[in-house]
Amino acid sequence: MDPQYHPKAIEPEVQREWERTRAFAAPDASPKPKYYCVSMLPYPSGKLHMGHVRNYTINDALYHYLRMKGMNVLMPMGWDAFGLPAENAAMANGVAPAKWTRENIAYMKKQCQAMGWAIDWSREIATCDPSYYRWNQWFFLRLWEKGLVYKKSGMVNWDPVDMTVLANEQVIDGRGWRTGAVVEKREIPMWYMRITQYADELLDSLDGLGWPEQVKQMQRNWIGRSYGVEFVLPYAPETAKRMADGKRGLKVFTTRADTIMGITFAAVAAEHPLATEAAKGNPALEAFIEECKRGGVQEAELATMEKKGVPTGLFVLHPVTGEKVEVWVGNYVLMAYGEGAVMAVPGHDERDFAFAKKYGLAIVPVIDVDGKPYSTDAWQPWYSDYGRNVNSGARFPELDGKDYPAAIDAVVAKLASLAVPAAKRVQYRLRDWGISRQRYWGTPIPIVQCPKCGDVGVPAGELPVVLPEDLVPDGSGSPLAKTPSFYETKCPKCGGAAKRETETMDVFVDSSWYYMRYCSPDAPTMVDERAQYWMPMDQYIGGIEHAILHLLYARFWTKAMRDMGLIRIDEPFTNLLTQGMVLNHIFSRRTNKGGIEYFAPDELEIATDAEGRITGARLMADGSAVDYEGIGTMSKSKRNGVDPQDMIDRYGADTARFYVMQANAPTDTMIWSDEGVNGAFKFLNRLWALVHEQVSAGVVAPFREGELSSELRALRLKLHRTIEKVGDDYGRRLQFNTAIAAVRELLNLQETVKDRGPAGRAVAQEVLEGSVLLLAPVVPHIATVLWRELRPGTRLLDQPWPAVDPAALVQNSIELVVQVNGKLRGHLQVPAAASREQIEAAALRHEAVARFAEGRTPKKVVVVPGRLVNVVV
RNA sequence: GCCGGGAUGGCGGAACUGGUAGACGCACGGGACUCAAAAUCCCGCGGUGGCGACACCAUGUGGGUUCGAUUCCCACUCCCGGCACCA
Repeated sequence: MDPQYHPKAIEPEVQREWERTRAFAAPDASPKPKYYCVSMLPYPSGKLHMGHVRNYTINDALYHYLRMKGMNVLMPMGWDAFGLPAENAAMANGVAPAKWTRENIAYMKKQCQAMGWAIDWSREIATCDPSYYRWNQWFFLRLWEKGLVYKKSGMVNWDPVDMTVLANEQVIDGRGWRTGAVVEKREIPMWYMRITQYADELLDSLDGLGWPEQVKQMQRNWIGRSYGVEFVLPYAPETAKRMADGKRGLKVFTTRADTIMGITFAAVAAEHPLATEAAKGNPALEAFIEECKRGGVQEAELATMEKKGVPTGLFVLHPVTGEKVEVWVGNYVLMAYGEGAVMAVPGHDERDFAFAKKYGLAIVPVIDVDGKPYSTDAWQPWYSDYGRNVNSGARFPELDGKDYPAAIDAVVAKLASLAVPAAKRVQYRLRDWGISRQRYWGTPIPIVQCPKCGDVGVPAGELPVVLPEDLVPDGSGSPLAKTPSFYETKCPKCGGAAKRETETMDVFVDSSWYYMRYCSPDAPTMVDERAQYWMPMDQYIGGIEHAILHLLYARFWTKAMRDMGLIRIDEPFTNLLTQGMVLNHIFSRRTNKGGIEYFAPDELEIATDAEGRITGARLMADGSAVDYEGIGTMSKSKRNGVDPQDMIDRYGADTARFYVMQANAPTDTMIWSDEGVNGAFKFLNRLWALVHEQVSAGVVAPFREGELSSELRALRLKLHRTIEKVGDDYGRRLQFNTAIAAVRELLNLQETVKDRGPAGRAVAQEVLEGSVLLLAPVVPHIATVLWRELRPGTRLLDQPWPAVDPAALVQNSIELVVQVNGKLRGHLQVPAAASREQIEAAALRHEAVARFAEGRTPKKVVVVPGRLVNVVV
């Protein structure tokens, strides 16, 4: 055995052996219980980053542990290969997105293999392959048939200079990122998936999932179910004449129908049909509507905007009193929620209050909250609290005195008696999923637009609609729309000349079901029985940034597949682990021109104060001063990323893996530390040296339990306790840092034992074998080689998880903590079988108890078995 | 504004169900080995007082429950994340 640890020599050798034996190919049937664990598939941006290393190493450690525990484990890998960055890279370098993407995949796959992750590569998929995205198209058409896909006009960001649609992230401060032109909102026809049809199920079945509470709560808020009442505010006679829309009035939705007697005006969104009608011949209103429509689609800014509005001159009637109520256009009313129209009750709604104040409209309080005095001078938060109805007026006196639920029922009944359409209704914040993207590098939407037949689906036999791969976007609209060979086609229905849809699907479509395709990557159908075997996924691992959209779309997609009979599960991901981000220090300085220049930590000499805190740095090249900016996400622009390849080259994959796993819990944010990496490397060297020392001293004979010294018995006790703890940490807690710490404790203790006799060496062998097995999930390369040395002729991958020896856990005497009044005062050695009374007696005789009781008589003695005894005086 | 999570040494963190606060590691200080350095090994390392045995203080702040609180309860401060005019 080599006395030195040489990761660069052993890692490729071990990896070749894994590849040769197809060590990580998972069979699609097995007498063992299945376990399916997946990491969110990476975007092939060029090379792996530390976030990937962390993500896949967590997954990998879990893989190895559960495999050792006797399960049939599958860990696949794929590539989220469509998307905007490929188009941007194409524009920058003039390379086709397909070529760029495929080269990145090839390079990153090599890196994954160099990291030694136990991936079943026979199941690899890339979402840009026609063999994958054809099923996006096929399923899209099935959804369309079932009414779960539909087309309607939607709002997009439009760059008027490039004449192109912009993604939200391409809009910076309301301007296009390339042109700097003020972005407009524009309505164009888009395809939607009716995710709202599943809103209730998506919300209700969250409860049973083994997901972080935080993520479940984020999804609950996103779906945003609220219970309310919809009703019609009848048009006033002259408005009814003008509208002529066949409707009786203005439909509104409210969660506060109890405040109906406080209505003093109504408000509609700028896009509401009533607003459009009212704007005819009303230049002021027309201008205001235009103003509302301008600007990006970003809603966050809207919240802080001042409430503004313009009266329409149109009137509705209060459904109970019949009084005329003016309709305004308000910039705070959202077209996309409810009916795009609201009853306004300034007395009990903060927005309506602000609006009424601004335009001098009446404020009428109709709810009494615990008798608190109401004043219209300024809004108080409790004005919107629930309470009892008051001031309900002569037409509805029976409403007075009712509380919220009773008032709602009374209002619905009253409206019914007045023949006003009204009903209780559930409303969701969730909106349908717009999947159309006016981009090139994505799944083509399989629709043909025929001048005679309208939108016609591409017949299943003609799928996939293949995306041409040789196009290079130039930023001015999608290249597909400029490629007649792609869009010129014949109508599948009538055979006449027709035009293909040139839009592509949102990349979230690709990631909504890839984890099912892994199960049967070669199937001639979307999925087959193999998906039935592996799904639902037992453990999903990925970034918290996907807490809402990806995870919600994937859940929706699964339910839609279920309802189409393709899969028999309700939820795709039984357990979810959201890993923390990887951060690093950021160094920068102002340039003469007033810009900011960033520096990579490895080109700096970092200065610290007496306590080791970073105060600043100097550029190694010229010694000039650089400022310390603090800590932030690893990013290219801030130049604070650490390249996993450098780690592999300098220390080997095992060190990189060990470092990211031992630093902290997987869900915590991790701050990068070069010293920490070095510490990890040192540990692996030490482990190697310990095994080398053991192995080079020759073969050991088995020991006999009864003949061990107390020191060796203590070491075995520690070993078997560590086996218990590490298994619990890996399997139940998914907390690898404490598992690693426990093994370090074990080895620290082992090194204090100097017994080199046959018994000492035999126990050392047991401890080293155990340690190697316990660490194998984290550092499989070094563990493979060390195992070979410890147990020649056997293979690490065939070893089960070590068993706990109950005999090793037996103790003759145990140490208890002695407390007086809850304060630690001493320790006490008692026989393991000592009774409560014996422990109490021994504690009372203890010297520390006598000293701290200071003559006072013990009132009470608390004994916590196996832990402590507390004397209360 | 609403919802969720958090705050423990110089630093990352541990303490899982109310039971020895600071495991394990990093950094730092001292020593051994060496011509020297690196590597390695040994010792120390929350604060205050004391030569020392030891004592007191200490888990963001203030209170409470308990024999006993980092852990539970109440109030507050700050930090992070999500949503954000959702009627």
